[in-house]
Amino acid sequence: MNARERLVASAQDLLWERGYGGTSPKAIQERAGAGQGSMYHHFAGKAELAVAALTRTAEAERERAEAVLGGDGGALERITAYLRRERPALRGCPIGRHAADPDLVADPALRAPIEETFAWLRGRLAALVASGQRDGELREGPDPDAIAAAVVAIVQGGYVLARASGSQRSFDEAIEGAVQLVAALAR
Amino acid sequence: MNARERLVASAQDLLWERGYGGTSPKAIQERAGAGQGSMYHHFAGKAELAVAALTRTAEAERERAEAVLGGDGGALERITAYLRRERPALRGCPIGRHAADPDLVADPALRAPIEETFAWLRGRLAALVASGQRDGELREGPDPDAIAAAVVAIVQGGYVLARASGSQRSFDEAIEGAVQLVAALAR
DNA sequence: GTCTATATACAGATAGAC
DNA sequence: GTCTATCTGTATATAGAC
Repeated sequence: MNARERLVASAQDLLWERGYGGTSPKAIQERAGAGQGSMYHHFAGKAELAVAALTRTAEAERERAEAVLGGDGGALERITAYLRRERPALRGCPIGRHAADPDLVADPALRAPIEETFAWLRGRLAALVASGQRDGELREGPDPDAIAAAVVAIVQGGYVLARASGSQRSFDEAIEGAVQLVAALAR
Repeated sequence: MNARERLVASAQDLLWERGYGGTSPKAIQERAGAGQGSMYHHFAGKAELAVAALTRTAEAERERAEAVLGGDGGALERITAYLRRERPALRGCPIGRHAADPDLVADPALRAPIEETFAWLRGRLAALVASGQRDGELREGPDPDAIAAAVVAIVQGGYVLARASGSQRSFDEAIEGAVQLVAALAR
């Protein structure tokens, strides 16, 4: 891996762990084994490197989600599989954790990968709910967009509960509740 | 309001807006109209002041929640009222936003007010679900603790979606989904 | 209780040599 | 492409006068 790649990979790790405001260029360089000059040669500054790192993290997350959402089974089965996918909740969500950072949220270039990931995920889940309703698998009353937003929110909120309590158990409990609630959508 | 109170109130505002890592003692002092000496006279340092501020914010949040959860109506009605309570989602949750900060989460004194708030809220909601089940208002299958965790998580995740998209609408949509899902708990 | 002065470290970059 | 030197500002205090 060349220096540029190592810088992006290191930034991905540190942004996940410490967030944008909590990650210094120096820390990224040290983890990457690259000097100041190398980093500022490849990127205009911290923000530009962070955009590259966040974009790559976002792509990876979408792939992982699609692997479950585009899998076998009916709508309910796939949504449940998405909810139950293993997640190290105490580490926080590599995408969602950035919503808390005011400087990141205020910068459109930094916010874009985060926004787009959730937009895609909500759309993907909403389509799944809608297809389940068309197939007669799910009741027709609930709004697919609203259900999709709620499902994504439960996962994100689960991370918050886990980190607040210092326990993976909190995340698992929220997911279990989500599974029970979603099961009631069945016809 | 004396200097000590102004310092706590200013810290509350800044911690909500910028988080623990993003809030400097200097910024707190300036907003409070107090000098360095004043702050370090009343508090041993940033962490001690933050604990005082977070504790106060946590108390306020619990009161606001109890006002709705301890209100009139059945379990479902009160849970729905809690979900639909007006929230300026783009500002983030004054409690939950801190779950993203690694330094806060790593310090037991700083994390305590956050952890306790969620523990209380989950217990309060679980009791409400359980009482609804005993009364025959709600179906008996779902686990009250899991449903409570999911409800709290949806609210927290709603904040994440709103800030990620830059739109209150995202929060409202997740809440609407939650209301529709919870409604299916009715017998 | 509050003030001003001082101190050490780090953030985030720029400059120019190699 | 990468290195080292340098720079300005901020973070988070401590010290001692008033």
